[in-house]
Amino acid sequence: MPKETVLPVLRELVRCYQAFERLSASNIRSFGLTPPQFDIIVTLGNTQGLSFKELGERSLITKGTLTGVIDRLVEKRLVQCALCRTDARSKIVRLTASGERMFEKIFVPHLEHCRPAFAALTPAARSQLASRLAELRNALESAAQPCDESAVA
Amino acid sequence: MPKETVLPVLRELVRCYQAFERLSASNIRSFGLTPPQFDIIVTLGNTQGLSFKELGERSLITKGTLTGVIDRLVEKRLVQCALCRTDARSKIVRLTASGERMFEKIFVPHLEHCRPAFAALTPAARSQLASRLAELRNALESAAQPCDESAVA
DNA sequence: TATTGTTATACTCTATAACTATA
DNA sequence: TATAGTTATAGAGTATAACAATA
Repeated sequence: MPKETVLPVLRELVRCYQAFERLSASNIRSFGLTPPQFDIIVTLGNTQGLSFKELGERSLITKGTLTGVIDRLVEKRLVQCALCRTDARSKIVRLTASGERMFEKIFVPHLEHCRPAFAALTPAARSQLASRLAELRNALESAAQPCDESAVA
Repeated sequence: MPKETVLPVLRELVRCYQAFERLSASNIRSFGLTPPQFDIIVTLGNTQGLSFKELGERSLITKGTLTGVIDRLVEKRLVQCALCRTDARSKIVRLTASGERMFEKIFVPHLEHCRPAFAALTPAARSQLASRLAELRNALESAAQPCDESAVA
């Protein structure tokens, strides 16, 4: 396995994501949210709430950092915290009604904002790309946690 | 074009990149660099130096922020600045000899660090993924700057 | 006038480590 | 003992806007 066959796809992944970020971040900021805040809103969307632990795992934000990010979202009245009934150590974070509205207000337009670029690919190409990306993601997650396949949910 | 065909690939792009970040960032930090600093080092690698403007465009770091990032790399003796001979407003940033060594020392092992995951895909799948990502990147860049094709270098 | 880069400001994110409370 | 989350700390990244020097 020569490295030449790894580098091109690694480079394209980074570049493609950067291009996506460029298109995405300015749109997110126009709603008064930072990218990590938006990430949390999207992660909480269509759920019944997630614990800090779950949120940290899904968003790649470490626990100390997460407290601050959630605090700011609470101040903005976009999320609220509740005690977990089955484990008193755990706190459940969920969107408020206002947070739900923000989710709808941002996510759908955000999709619309990004759609033209994605629409440049044929449906078959998009489908193929999504499959390959999922394949790579699974491999990356396995590499990160080689002894814990159950975490690759 | 129903949105259902856009969302899956968008989601997979984000998730796949997050998985890559998880694997990549900890490795980068183990060398005492932050991700933006690593980004600059890699961007400068194998070049004769780039202006602040070029660096900002390639790395998505805005100019005010970039000054600070470069300052820290100068303090670490990894990059140096020189005046541009053709435009006195412009400053050229390039790797020092120490920066070149850092580039070699990090980039190749970083590739090695990431390789096992990428090796899980067949060469054909990697090649296909790289092509699709490039295709999407072009579309994203065109969407961001619909009237300036020349910037899509 | 427009552009390149600096500076000042204010805030957010970030990792880390020590800590509290619960399991 | 281990885990969930908080707090304190120090540093880095971030956008923005006003600014200087040059084109």
